[in-house]
Amino acid sequence: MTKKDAIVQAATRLFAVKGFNETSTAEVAREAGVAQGTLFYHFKTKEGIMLEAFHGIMTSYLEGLERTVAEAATGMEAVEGILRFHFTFTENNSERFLVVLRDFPFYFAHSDPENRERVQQRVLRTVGLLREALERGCRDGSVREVAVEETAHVLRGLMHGLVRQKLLGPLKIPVGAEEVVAFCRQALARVP
Amino acid sequence: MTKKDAIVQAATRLFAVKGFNETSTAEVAREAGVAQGTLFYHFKTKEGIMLEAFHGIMTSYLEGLERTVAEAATGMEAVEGILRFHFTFTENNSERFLVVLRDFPFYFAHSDPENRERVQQRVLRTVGLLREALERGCRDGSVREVAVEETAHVLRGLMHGLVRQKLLGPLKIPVGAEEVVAFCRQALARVP
DNA sequence: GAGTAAACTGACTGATTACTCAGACAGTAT
DNA sequence: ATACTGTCTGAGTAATCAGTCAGTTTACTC
Repeated sequence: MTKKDAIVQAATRLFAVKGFNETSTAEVAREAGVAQGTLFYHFKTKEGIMLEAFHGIMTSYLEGLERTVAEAATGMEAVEGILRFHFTFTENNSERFLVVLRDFPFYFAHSDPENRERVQQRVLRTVGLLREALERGCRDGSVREVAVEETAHVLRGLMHGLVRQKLLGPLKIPVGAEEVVAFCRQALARVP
Repeated sequence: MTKKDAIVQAATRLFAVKGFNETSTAEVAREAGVAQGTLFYHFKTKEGIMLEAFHGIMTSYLEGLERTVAEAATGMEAVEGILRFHFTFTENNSERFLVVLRDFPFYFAHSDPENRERVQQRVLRTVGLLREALERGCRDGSVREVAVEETAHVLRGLMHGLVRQKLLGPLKIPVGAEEVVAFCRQALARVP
């Protein structure tokens, strides 16, 4: 593993556990086993390290989502697949995913426009995938007629809100993927 | 208005817009029109100011929720009332409510146990109210048989997740209270 | 082995920060 | 007038932090 990789890995772990602002570059350097200067040889700023960590996680997350949607037989199955993937992925990668949950997206209000744009694109993609799944469901009859755009946002709110509470909140949340799938399936099912 | 009130008011506004860590005590003092020292005459720490702001908002929020649940005729109406109240309250008090959304609850990992306990109690109360509403709905038949505890957490995740994205996210979210109520009513309705 | 460019180091810096403290000041009681 | 009290002040402080830079080490080529 290169030192650059070690930095990103250490930063991911620390940003996830403590948050971006509460983690100093000195800590990241110590955890990665490099000198402080090495951080700024590979990255222009601390925020640059954060962005690298963010995009690393989002890449595998989005890849998984795309695959899930592509493999689904019906629109409803696509929605269910998205929900299941989201909850298992965030469970299996909870430490890394916390980086995304904790400080995004509002944190980048101060970021430069280029990066903000790139971050926003990836957020939009997750909504886009939900919308595609719902549209397909409306067409193939597996989902009742719903307002697609609005419902996509409701689903995304549910996914992120719940996982956020599970990973960051003080409460033990006894909710797994299947409970959420059952809830949403009923909400989206055709009424006879 | 006393200077203490002015401090809390200024802090609420600044913490909501910029976040706790990104707001300096000097800014709070300037915005409140008092000297820096006055902050620490009235509050032991910056975190103490934050807690005062938090509890001020949570008090009116919880009062509204309690009233809504008490006035509902059925369990389903109570759930709908909670959803409607949550979305209208956060819309009408978006600036103040951002304090709650932005830095709670994880931020208090470092806080002293007494305050953490008090914060946690208020979070628990919102889940408790949802649970009561669902239990009532199961009993009076307005809600289908659901896993009450789990569903309460799903609803809370949905409420907070969606509002969080509306108030903090970079996207324009075209979702109002009624869309969410419709979604949840369908999810909780009896299946014939 | 000489030359060279990239990778790396860690002491340093300037800026910012939460919080302190010695004292000022207005109001009230005696 | 004097003494006392609660409120308020703002210059000062010690600590922390992101980022810099002059110089060293490593890897590689000829």
